[in-house]
Amino acid sequence: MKLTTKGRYAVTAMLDLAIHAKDKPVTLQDISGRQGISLSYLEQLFAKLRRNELVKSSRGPGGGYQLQEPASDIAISRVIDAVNESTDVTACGSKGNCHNGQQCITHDLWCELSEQIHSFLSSITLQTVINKQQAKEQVELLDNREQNNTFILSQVS
Amino acid sequence: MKLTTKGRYAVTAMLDLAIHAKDKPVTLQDISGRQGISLSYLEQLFAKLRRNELVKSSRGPGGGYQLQEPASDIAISRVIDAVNESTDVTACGSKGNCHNGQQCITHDLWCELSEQIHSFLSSITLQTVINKQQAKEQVELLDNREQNNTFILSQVS
DNA sequence: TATTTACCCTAGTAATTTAGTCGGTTATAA
DNA sequence: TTATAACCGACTAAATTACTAGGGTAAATA
Repeated sequence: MKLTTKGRYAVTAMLDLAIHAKDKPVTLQDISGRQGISLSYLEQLFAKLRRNELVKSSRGPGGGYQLQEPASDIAISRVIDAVNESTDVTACGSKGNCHNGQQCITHDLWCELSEQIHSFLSSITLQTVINKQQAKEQVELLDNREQNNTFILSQVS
Repeated sequence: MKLTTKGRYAVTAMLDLAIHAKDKPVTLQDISGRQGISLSYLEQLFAKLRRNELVKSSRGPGGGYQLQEPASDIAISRVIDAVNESTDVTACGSKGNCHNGQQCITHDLWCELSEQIHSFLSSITLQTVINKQQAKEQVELLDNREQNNTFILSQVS
């Protein structure tokens, strides 16, 4: 499990698709404009996303990309794994052929942690993130209304 | 929140400390030998860990590093944040001054996710990871014993 | 006090990854 | 047929990672 800006770009682009490609495909040009990611970098990312069957493409005018599955079926971990080629984390390549047993203990510990992070990100889907955000906006809306009602108090804090 | 090999090295080293520096300090030389990380790279990482008050050092012969707090009080997120200088994730620098509202939606979504990952890693301490690993070893021990009892069956699968 | 031991700091550097450019080709809809 | 937009590969600048080198400084032991 690796979590870099590359994975963030991929997740961001997938979220953009989930939001904007409901009925008709969305072009990379659109995503590029909205999210501030260069077109050719998006092309590279989407080649991987396509190979991993996370998006489907249609060519020609009116073409573009769509999610291959509903947003509620696409876990964040799948998106990140798709663009971050699998990296062998351990020094010994998980073969357990370290010189002495001691040496591998913390490797195992890290693998255990990495596994936990992975399974956590497997439990979160694109839809989860969108829902969470919408809920947050609701709260903020209520907060703002509350704030207007108690304007003087809010200035104190 | 960023999760790279750099953070992994830091967590690995901290886990090594948690395990080996119970009573007396552990030298970076020892960690370097056990974990296969170069000494001067460790020095760089530990400079940051020290600045973030995660470890304490003692000089002179018999000196080295120890955790500054019990392993059960040190969350993984703190270790990773300590070595990965805080990076502004959003294009607009979280200022919300994007050209149009649309543009920032997925930025917000990513921040929300990033926050979730961070709070998840805040809930896991060095001790958690060690305990989890020990529990796993227990299960494997039982599995192996079971396997010996049903040796013929295990050869089939 | 002298010397060992180990932390501390800066600068530089090779390797890798990230992010982007360029120049095309193929498929498709209007 | 023409414009559109996905697809493809090679190449490159910038940033980051992982490491090296070397000269300090502080503390403990003898």
